[in-house]
Amino acid sequence: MSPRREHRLVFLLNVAQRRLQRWIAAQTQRNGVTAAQSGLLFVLGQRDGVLMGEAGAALDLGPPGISGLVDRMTAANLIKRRADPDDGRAWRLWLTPAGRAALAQSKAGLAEINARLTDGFTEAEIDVVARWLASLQGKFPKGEDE
Amino acid sequence: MSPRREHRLVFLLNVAQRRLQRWIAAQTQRNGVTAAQSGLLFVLGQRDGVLMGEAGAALDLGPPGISGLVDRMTAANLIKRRADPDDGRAWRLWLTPAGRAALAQSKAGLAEINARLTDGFTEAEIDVVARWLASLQGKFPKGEDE
DNA sequence: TCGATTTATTTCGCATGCGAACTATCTATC
DNA sequence: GATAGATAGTTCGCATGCGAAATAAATCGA
Repeated sequence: MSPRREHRLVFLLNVAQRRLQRWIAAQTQRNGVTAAQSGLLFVLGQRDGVLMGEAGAALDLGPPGISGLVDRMTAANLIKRRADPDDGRAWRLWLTPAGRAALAQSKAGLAEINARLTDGFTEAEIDVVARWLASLQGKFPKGEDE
Repeated sequence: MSPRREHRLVFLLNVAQRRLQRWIAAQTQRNGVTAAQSGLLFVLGQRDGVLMGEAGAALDLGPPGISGLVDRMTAANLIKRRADPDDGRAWRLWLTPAGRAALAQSKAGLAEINARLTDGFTEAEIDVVARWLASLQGKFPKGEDE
């Protein structure tokens, strides 16, 4: 209690994220969709035909991040890249039938994971956690240093 | 309120971790120590001469994880690898003077980051967050599927 | 003691995602 | 219309860390 051990938060967050990713990877290995990929599937499930940049913003990924993700998912036939008719620089992303199927599976898997994530905590506590996680976005912005 | 939006936790965690890592990378880029590397520095600050496997356990890293981390940090002259006198398979890790200096710097940087991480939350709330983060380790164990 | 198993670490191939630099296209300004 | 910027993506090199398989050393059993 005396010398606050809050410095652990950084490590706790790191480990927690890694644990979860590892778990998701192990679970989804069967259908071949990774955690990052399912993120993009969810985005397209909500807004099919989105621009790459928009998808990246939704996932908090920089240009190289989505570019690579889209490459791999296109190669895996989960999504399709089509030129934007109005902008020669831009590409729009669309789910393939396989991608749609993978999304449905991911949704089921995610439901189980969420049940686990919230297990043992009250709704009020989960709200605190969600608020804290979301607060990092404002505290550690993308572009600027302080 | 009706259809619980808890499924966001997975994405929130992912984004939060990435944001923080990105921030730390930007901050520590100057002294050349990354977030993962500072983690190992902290471990060695507490238990210099630890086995690689022990360090990996402390950081929740598998064998390939520490192996690579140690490679890079050895190349950067932050730590030294010395054979264990009692076990021909094992290596013990030691801080170099440069590593010790980097650790001191990392501690200062971490203090600032922690101030930011806890900013806007009560101590009770931070306790909830810490407990939640730690709970993932039990919920998503390393080896077994259920 | 010798072979089988366990344990510590490495290596490989992969996915992820960053910053920096580049290309191509679009938009505004003169 | 030409040209200077802004914008959308790509590419490169890097760090991170996984699972699977390999290597080498220790230990256990018969």
